[in-house]
Amino acid sequence: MGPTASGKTPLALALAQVLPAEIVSVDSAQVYRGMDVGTAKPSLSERRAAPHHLIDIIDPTQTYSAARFRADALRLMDEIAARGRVPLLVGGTMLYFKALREGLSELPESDAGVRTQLDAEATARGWPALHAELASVDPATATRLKPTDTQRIQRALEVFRISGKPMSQLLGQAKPASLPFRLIELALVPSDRGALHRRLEERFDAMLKAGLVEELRALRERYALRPGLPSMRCVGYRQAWQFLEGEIDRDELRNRGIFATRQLAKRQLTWLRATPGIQSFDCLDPAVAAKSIDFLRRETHAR
RNA sequence: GGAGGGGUGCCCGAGCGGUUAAAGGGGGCAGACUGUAAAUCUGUUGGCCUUGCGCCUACGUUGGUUCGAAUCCAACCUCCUCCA
Repeated sequence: MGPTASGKTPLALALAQVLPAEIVSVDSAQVYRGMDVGTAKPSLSERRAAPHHLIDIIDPTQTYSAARFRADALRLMDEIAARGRVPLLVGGTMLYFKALREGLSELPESDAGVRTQLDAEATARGWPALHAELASVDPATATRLKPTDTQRIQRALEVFRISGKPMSQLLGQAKPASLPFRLIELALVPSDRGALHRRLEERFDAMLKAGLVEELRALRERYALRPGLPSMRCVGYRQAWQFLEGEIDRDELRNRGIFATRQLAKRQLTWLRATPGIQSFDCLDPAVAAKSIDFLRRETHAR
């Protein structure tokens, strides 16, 4: 685990050199086919160096979820283990790690039709009205959510409309069986935030140079994309979309892309700090790979 | 050379005699997070501390008017627009 630009990909490849590992990507953006430059997807040659899973599995018009990730990851981990190999989960989508580690309650999956309906109602009546509606059917969740937290209000109403039950009730029920694997959790965390910021900046410049905008332009020709799609709200793509729409210039694209990347890294670090039981290593330490390998060797022999 | 308009906190930008450490936005920092999560939302953001309706520093610079100035006046520095 680690924030964006902390060096997860090179470390994973180094680990795969010394462990019989197959890599399972834990990344909500690398699932999209064709979104290569902006997601810093491992290159084809890197992917040949070790088996990679859960990369390029859906089109940018489609949606993925924490629940689908959990199901996909569990299936892959079983398959990899059956081959006598070690599943190496690598990524920065901390909610996915949490879903894997702790499981998810039995909630209805999202429904595009219901969401479209709720969006229309929100446009007509405003989100505060929908928050009030939620308060009448699920007061506990409405209290927990601010009237401004539109996305979670939408989800809570969606759950109620599909299941007829308040989300708070469903969340209160026991989660399904725990994980049939022992997790060894290792995080890459920068000892110097400023250094990570400089790295992010350089990497975003490199992405622009590598054709992020051109990649998006081509994707827009190939698929019926809309700015509200989860894929188009990914860091970099959202800003490149604004650039292609003429809303911002190249300079502003660069600024906003870097800001969004820093903010992403910050949220990832907040997750890591809030999660107990994770062994952290300084991603700026030149010896981070050797230290990580040592740690994993010790842990895997410890039981 | 002449006419006019600006210089505000890390950045942009409002304020135009007191209730202003200064609206709002950006950025930063901190936090939350159960099928959108690279999403979404919240708090905070001059310094100091005996954490108080506390002290200090602050609205280009210097001086002045005033009980009181980011706000009025003068000079200076500087940026921009227009005329020549």
